[in-house]
Parts: sequence; structure tokens; C-alpha cells
Amino acid sequence: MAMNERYEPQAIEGKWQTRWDDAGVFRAGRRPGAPKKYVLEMLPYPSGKMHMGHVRNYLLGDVYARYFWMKGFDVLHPLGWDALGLPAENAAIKDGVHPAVRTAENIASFKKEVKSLGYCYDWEREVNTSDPEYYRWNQWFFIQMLERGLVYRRFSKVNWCTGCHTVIANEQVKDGVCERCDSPVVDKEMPEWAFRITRYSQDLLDSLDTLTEWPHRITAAQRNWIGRSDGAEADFRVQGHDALLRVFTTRIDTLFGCTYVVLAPDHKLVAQVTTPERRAEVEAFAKRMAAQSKTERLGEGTEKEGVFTGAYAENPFTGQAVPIWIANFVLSDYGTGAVMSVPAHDERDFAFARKYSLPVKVVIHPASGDKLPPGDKLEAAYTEYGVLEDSGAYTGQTSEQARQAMAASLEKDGKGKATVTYRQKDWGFSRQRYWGTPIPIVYCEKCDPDRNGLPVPLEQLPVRLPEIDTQAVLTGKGEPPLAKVASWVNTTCPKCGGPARREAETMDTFVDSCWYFARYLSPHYDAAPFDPKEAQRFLPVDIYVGGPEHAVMHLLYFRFWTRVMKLLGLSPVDEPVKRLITQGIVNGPDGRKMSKRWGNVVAPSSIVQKYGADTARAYVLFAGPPERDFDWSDDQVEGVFRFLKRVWTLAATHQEATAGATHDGPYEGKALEIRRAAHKTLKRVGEAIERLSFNTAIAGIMEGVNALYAQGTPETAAEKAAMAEAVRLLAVVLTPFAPHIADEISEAYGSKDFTVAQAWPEFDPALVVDDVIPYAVQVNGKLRAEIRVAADAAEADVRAAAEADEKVQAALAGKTLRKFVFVPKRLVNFVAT
RNA sequence: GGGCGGGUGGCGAAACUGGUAGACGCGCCAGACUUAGGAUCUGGUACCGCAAGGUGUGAGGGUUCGAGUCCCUCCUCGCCCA
Repeated sequence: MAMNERYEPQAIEGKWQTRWDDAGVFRAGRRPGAPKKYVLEMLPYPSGKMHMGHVRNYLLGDVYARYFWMKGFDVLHPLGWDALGLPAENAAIKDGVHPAVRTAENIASFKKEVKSLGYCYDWEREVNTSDPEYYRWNQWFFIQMLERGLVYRRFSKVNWCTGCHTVIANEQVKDGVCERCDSPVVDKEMPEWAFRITRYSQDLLDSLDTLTEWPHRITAAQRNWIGRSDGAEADFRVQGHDALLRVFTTRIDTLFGCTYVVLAPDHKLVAQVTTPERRAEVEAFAKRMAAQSKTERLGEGTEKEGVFTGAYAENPFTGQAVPIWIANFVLSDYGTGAVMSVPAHDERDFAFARKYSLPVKVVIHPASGDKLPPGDKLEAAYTEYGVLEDSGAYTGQTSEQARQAMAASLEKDGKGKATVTYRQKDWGFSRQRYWGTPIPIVYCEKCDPDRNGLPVPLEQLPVRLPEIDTQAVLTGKGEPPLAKVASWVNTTCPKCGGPARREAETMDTFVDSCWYFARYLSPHYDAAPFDPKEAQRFLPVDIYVGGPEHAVMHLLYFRFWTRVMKLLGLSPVDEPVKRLITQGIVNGPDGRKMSKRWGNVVAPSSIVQKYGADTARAYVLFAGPPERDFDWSDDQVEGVFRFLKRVWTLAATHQEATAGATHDGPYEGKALEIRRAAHKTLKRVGEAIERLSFNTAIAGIMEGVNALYAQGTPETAAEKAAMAEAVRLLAVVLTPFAPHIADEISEAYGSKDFTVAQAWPEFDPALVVDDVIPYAVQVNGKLRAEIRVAADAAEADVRAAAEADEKVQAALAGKTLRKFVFVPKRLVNFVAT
């Protein structure tokens, strides 16, 4: 069929999307004998409208998925919906629309937009986390984990968001406010359910070393978040009491410099050891601290403060008595909730000691250079490692030696030991919300008087969310919404059959995204969360694309869950993802984050409408490297559109004349140049894709198109055949970036198959090397001339050609040659004085 | 404060293991075709200079025949963690 003269994306894109769908070209499993690739983008929360961040995210995966199809792999590239969660419920509180209704609407419109960009998803595998057939497996995992001690109920201080009226995770607290709604977060004592992720802290840490294809910043963030710290515990005897005070320190080598110890205000020994005359002040202080949040207590500008308890503790090595204080900067849930203070060698302790006139004793000196002044003259804490002084038997040892020796000695005497602590805490996942996975637990007063909770029997899963009167139940206030649904919350005990109550809390939605990547393997499987046979075939994910903001939440939780799935015998892999790609942000044209507030939002739909999906795709990829942020530019979009028009015009111009052109003999002259341009482009684009350099891949195609234009109209049969081949190859290399125009051109040039179903051809090595190449000629490192010589010219020939150049001769005149540098196929350098 | 990234033309950016800095695109300038063009095509475009030539990758030093790239000191912007 003859191509239209004008490039009209609107006229072709919908057609190809329908054809791809109808033919099912993107269905995984079509090539059972071929090696697989699993390409995945992070599960989207379906807001009504797609934004550019989504477009970019899915494109990065899409380029790979298409490229891998063409490379002959069996590709799994699915998409689904993170459909439970707060935004839909918050909206319901405002306008009374049931979250399920709103979510369904949002998914429908979001999906329509996704489809308009021509992504190559296998829609047969779409999953929706709000479907009971999905969340029943959250419940199933919960029960399996409960049986294995990986889920437990605890009574603890939780982060309570005053805006969302729910508990949120540590990771969701930013600067003391909720990252979702910016409301203040306060500490609240509540019972909650938690995953024992800390059982895997060390493994999650060690295994980071195997994630060699993850961005360094992400593994670094996880390492930091897990926060392993190697330290020691030491017991101080409390004078006048039969009590030991256990402190945690990372600097046991400074123990001889300890001049006081500090307890967390809520440490359990405080009440016991405080002397009667200090009691009033200590209690008042503790009460004040209890009312403050963690961030208030530890915030940047917060003054260190504390009070003396009146009690004394004995240094386990020297027996020396030091006062016991309580202070705001010691937290009960880190380490042992008690620290030994060594003001000479810790900044915080130093500031505290100076404020309250406590003694400062120097016990570490720098390994080289001047010694420190005595404690009372010290101007700042010396916190580096060094050599011990005034430290009994350890004097003269280095910090490193003393850390080992002192911890060993404590352990031998039963006064302490070397320990490892982690900053990472267990993952509290109870949420006082409706639109989440019901926690499959019932409370029976008869069978379970301690209210530990009884698991719902597996055969009764899923525990479905009840139908509700939205306005009556979702008020945003008070007890968990499900507690108000009497017909649901009142149930029978699975053990005795008597009356019981259901757990009214729901799960954090991060649970959903922990294992969705495995559900895609067999989205309708009903014997387990997924089919282990498929896991053997498709796991791990080969390429995972998403935002770097998920460095420590989702990406840590789902690594944890991967371990659970292995433990349960479902999956064979240790890590979920081989290669992680974190994409940069698409900012507005003004350089600010796209936001309604700034009025700088560029809607993907408007770009698709005006220029077509191919332009939107190619522009977003051309704008810069995947990991980097970029500012939207309307002018650059125009430029990319212009490029696609050039591609179209090139193809349309030569279509008729080259149709059926064949040539058997060798190619020469213009025909050869056309073939060279095409094969060089093929090589360059393939290499750029492998390197994740999509912007230069597109630049390479642009160069190829420019080179073909420069060749003008093909005249001979050889030229026509070469041009037809070149246009077909152009369609091939365009496929990952601009698949619609690629298929349209390919079809017009006689192809019977989708470009994505064709093989990515091998370039002809003979066509990508030039016969004559330029050499740079330098004299003393400065460029003086450029010469063109045969590509296979020997050093002597290149040198002779270089010496023959006038400019080189001028530069060398009157000088003595000291050295000659020859870099094959690059440059020569005359070093002369 | 700690960790991690970045600083290259008027702008977005290229430059594989040290080897012609600025590919490709935008913008701008000129020309062609046009009644016209903000369509399209062709050419030019780092800076200074008429030119020869010189200078240039945040600043300063170093290693090297040769440094955007490696080493040291510093400035600056961004993100994450405190």
C-alpha cells in the first residue's frame, strides 16, 4: 500500500495498537524454548491521570521489552494496579464515593492512557491488589509467617499520623510529619502487628554485595538504613542497688574515659535508682519527654538536656563511680536504652558535659602528631580512632586493638560482650483503615484470653472487606472503620464456635507490592500465591524500573518477602531483581517539579493528541539519560516530531521507486554508502540500548537518517535495493522507541510481520569499518593537523603522511624530535624540544 | 554533620578502557523553494581575533607525550540520611 505523503500519527497509532492486541504479540510464554527476560516497572497506584513520570518509567521498561523480543527472548512484561490504599479512602471521606468505585474508575481511565502510548504489555496478566483473589494471598502469607514467628503482635510506641488517623511506618515519617498528608506525627502506645524483618537484617545487608547491577546509591541507602553497628555491651553496677545497668557503645575503647552514664527517660531502671530528693525533677523531665516525638527530641536544633538521678554506677573495669543521668538524646528502643558517656571523645557527650559541668577525661590521643590537652582544656571532642592512654592494661594499644581486647575481657568476666545492633526495626504493618487487606485474625475471649489473636483457618480465606455504607463508616475519625461494621466484625471463633470479634485493622499496602511481581507469573493460580513452576521459569526479574524514592521502603520490604517466598518453597531465588534502574524526575518547563500549584503540568494525553505517541515516547527518551532529571521542553518535542516526519518522508519518497528492487552483485559507490549508513546505525543503536543510553541511540538513528538524506535519490538498481534495505533497517531500530511508525513503514516496505516479531538483525562487520580514516596529528600534545590515511596503514606510513603536512613541518621547524607517539586509528603525537 | 550524585556552548546533552571536547537535538544566522510561511530542504554556529593564531569542560595544583576522564585541595548545586 502506498504511504501517505504526510506523517499523521493519529491515523496510524490506534490501528497498530489494536493489531498488536489482537495478535497477542506481547504474550509471555509464546517462546517456551527460548531464554526468558522479565522486564518490570514498579506497580502504579492508579490515580485518574497518568503523569510524565509514569510515561518515562514505563518507556524505559518498554524499550527493553521490545528489544528483547527482537533478540529472540521469551519476554514477560506485565502491568497491574496498586489499588488499595489511602488516597481513595481519603477521597471517600470527603465525597462519600466508595473506594472500590473510585478505584475502578481510576484504573479504567489510567489504563486507557497507558494504552494510548503503545506499551507492549501482556494484559492477560494484569493484577489488581484490591481483588479478593489477590489479597487473599496477603492473608495466606500472613498466616504462614505467623506460624513461623515472622509475624507477631506487640504493644509498642507507634508513629500516629494525626491527619490520616492511622499508624504509619518509620519510613513514611519525614521530618516529623506524614509524607502523605504533611500532618504532624506523634508517638502513641498501641498494640500492633509486625513483621520480623530484622531476622533478615544481616542477610539483607550481606546480600547487597550480590546486587552488582543495582545503582550504588540504592544499595548504599539500604546499607545505611539497615544500619549495622558493631559495638559492645558493658554492665555497670548501680551503687546501693542489686541492679546492673547495661550500656551499649560503639566505642568500648573509650570506656576508661567514661565520666557519667545516661539512661533514656523511660528506661525501666530510672524509677528504681532515682534517689528520693531527685525524684520530683526526674519524673517531671521524663513526663515532658514522653509528650515529645522522636524528631522533636533528636531534631537538629534541639538542645541536649537532662537531669541527674542521684544514683551512681561503677565502671566495670575500674570500679570508679560515675553519676547516672537521664537525657533527651537517649532513646529506649535503640541499643540498650543506656549509654556510657565519654565527653572527651564524643561530640554529644562533650556538649552535655560542658553544659552540666561534668568532668572530661582524655583517654585517646591521635596516633601521630600532638597529644590532646587535658580534659578541662579540651575545646572539642576528639572522635577519631587513636592510641589509648590512662586506660589500665590497654594503655598504648590502638583503638582497633582495644575494641577487641576489651570486649573479650568483658565477656570473660561476664560483664558484657561484643554485640551487633541494627538501626532497622521490625515492620509494623497494622493500619486503622478500611481500604486495605483485612488481617485474618479473630479474638475469642474464651480460647484466647490474652488477646493474642487466632488465625482464620486457611480454608476460610479470603476474609473479604464487607460492603459498607460509605458515609457512615468512612468518617476519618475514631476507631478503625471496620470496627463499626457490626455484621462483619462479629463472627464465630474458629476453635470453639462461640462468639468472637474480627481484627478490625488492615495491612499496610506495602504488603501488596512485596510479591506482586510473582503473582504476574500465574495471575489466576488458586492453589498458592503463584505457580512455583512459573517461578522457576521467569524469576528473578531481569530489569526493574522505578523511582529512587523507593530505596528503603518497597525495595527493602520486597527483598525481605523474597526470602519468605523462598523459605516457603515457592520461589527459588535469593533476590527478586537482577538489574535495577532508577529513573530521574521529569520537571516542568520552568525547572520546577510538575505540580498543579505551579501550573506547569504537561499532560501525556495532550502530547499524544498533538504529536502522537511515537513523538512522546522518542522525546522522553531523547531528553537525557534515564537516571537523570530533566526539564520538559516543548521545543525539543517539536524537534523530535520533525525527526519522525523526516523518517516518514524518507520512507514515503523512496517507497514506490525501490519496491521490488533487487541487486545481486557487489555494492559500490553510492549504493555502498547507503548500506554503510544503515549498518553503522544498526550497530550503534544496538550498542547504545545495551548500555542503557537511549538518548544516544536515538541520536544515532537521527544521524543515520541524515546520512540517507545526504545520499539523495537512488538511481541504479543497486542503489534502490540498498535504499530499501536501509529503510527497513531504520524501521527495525526505531521499533523500541517509536513502534507505530516503525510498523507502518515496515509494512509499506513489504513486511508481513510486526517489527517486534522480527529478529534484530546482525550488522555486517564489513560495512561498519571505513577504508580511509582521519588521524589527528599533534605536536607536543597540541592539535596541528588532520590527515586521512588508509585504515590499515602501518605506523611508518601514518608517520610519513603526518610529517609531510605543512603545518606539522612548521610546528616542528628548528626543534629536535624526542619521541613519537602512535595510537592506532586515532592520532600521532610528535614530542619535540 | 554523614553518604551519594552532578557542575562541559545561548539551552538539553555527547565523548567506550586517558587519545581530534561539544556527536545528536533545540535556538540562532544565511541561502533555496515559495503569493506567503511559524512548512520543507541546504549550509553555518564553543569563545577571542580581519587573519595567522590563541583560549577553553566550576577554581587551583599534580601525574602523563597527551587529562572532561586519574590523584590532591577547594568552591558550588542537588538528592538521601541524621
